Amino acid sequence: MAATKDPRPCSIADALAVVGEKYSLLVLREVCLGNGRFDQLVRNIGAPRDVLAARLRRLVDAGLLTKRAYQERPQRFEYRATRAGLDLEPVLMSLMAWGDRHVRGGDDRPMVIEHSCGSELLPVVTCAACGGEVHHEDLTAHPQVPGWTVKGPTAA
Amino acid sequence: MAATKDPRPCSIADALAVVGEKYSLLVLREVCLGNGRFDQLVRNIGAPRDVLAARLRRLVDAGLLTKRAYQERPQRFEYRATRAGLDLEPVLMSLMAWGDRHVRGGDDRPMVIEHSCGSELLPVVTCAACGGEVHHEDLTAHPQVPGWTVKGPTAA
DNA sequence: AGGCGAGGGTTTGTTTTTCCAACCCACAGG
DNA sequence: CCTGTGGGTTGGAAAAACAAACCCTCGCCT
Repeated sequence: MAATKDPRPCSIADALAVVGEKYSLLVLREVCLGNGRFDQLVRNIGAPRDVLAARLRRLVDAGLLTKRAYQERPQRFEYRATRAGLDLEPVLMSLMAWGDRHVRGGDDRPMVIEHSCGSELLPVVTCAACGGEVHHEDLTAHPQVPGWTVKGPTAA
Repeated sequence: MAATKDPRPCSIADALAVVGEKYSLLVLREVCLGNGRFDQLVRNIGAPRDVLAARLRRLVDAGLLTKRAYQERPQRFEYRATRAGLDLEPVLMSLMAWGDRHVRGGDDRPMVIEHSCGSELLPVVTCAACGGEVHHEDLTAHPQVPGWTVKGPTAA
């Protein structure tokens, strides 16, 4: 099962193997917002309960969420984001900004985020080295794995 | 079909409705890398051909890709990213960085990106207003739609 | 003591998707 | 004529998603 397939090795694919299934990123969104209870997740996301249960198991196994009892008797649980999960929030913010711009029209955003600096968050992806914004035009890819160049598989 | 469900209105969900299906973001990755031909996509992504064809149709319809002939006789096509598609690349870069860190161990990255400033790209999401990095701790959400607070649906 | 409701799921049966392999078409080269 | 490449489509089996119902524990009300 590892010889007949052979996609490009890539951390985007690896990331999506963890959070790429339907609803997973919405679970992260809700948990980051503070809505970590099962029925809140069901209502706010609109996912079937069984699918949601499967996603939660997966995200806990992958170390993005933890499940903790917020009370005993009757036992009730809550999901919380780990550091790995919280670190996805900036990615979600840029995805949200993209959705605001290119899926909705840029108008009537359903959610506005406030940054601790006091202003409304407009997330931009920048280069840590120079501080400049990151655009497609400024990027050059360097695959590190032999056989995987940037213009298709080397041979064949 | 709009009364019995009622998930939180959100641009993350809207964005995922466009690029959230399996393989869609990998298609974007390959096209941004310059691999826009059908069989390159099949090989580099590892997706079934029929699923890939469906994703390409969807992404073209959604305005993220265009399909253009790069030669007549025999007619051969190539997919290219529109501005909307290219604008997703920074998001992919932050997702890749997250995958590097939290899925792989931070070592042996399969792909390194060079920024036009000359150094290796380490993407960070920043606030356009203050320039500071965006972390979960610095964010406060303000839903704009009545009935959708940040702590679960208002009532019930 | 009986009934109701919340919270957090699991079970069951049906509908969609995914997956895989095979096939098709146009043309180019030998 | 036969083979190979590019870009798909088709058909049937396997896997997911979906919806509704069900289960269990407990707290509260009467």
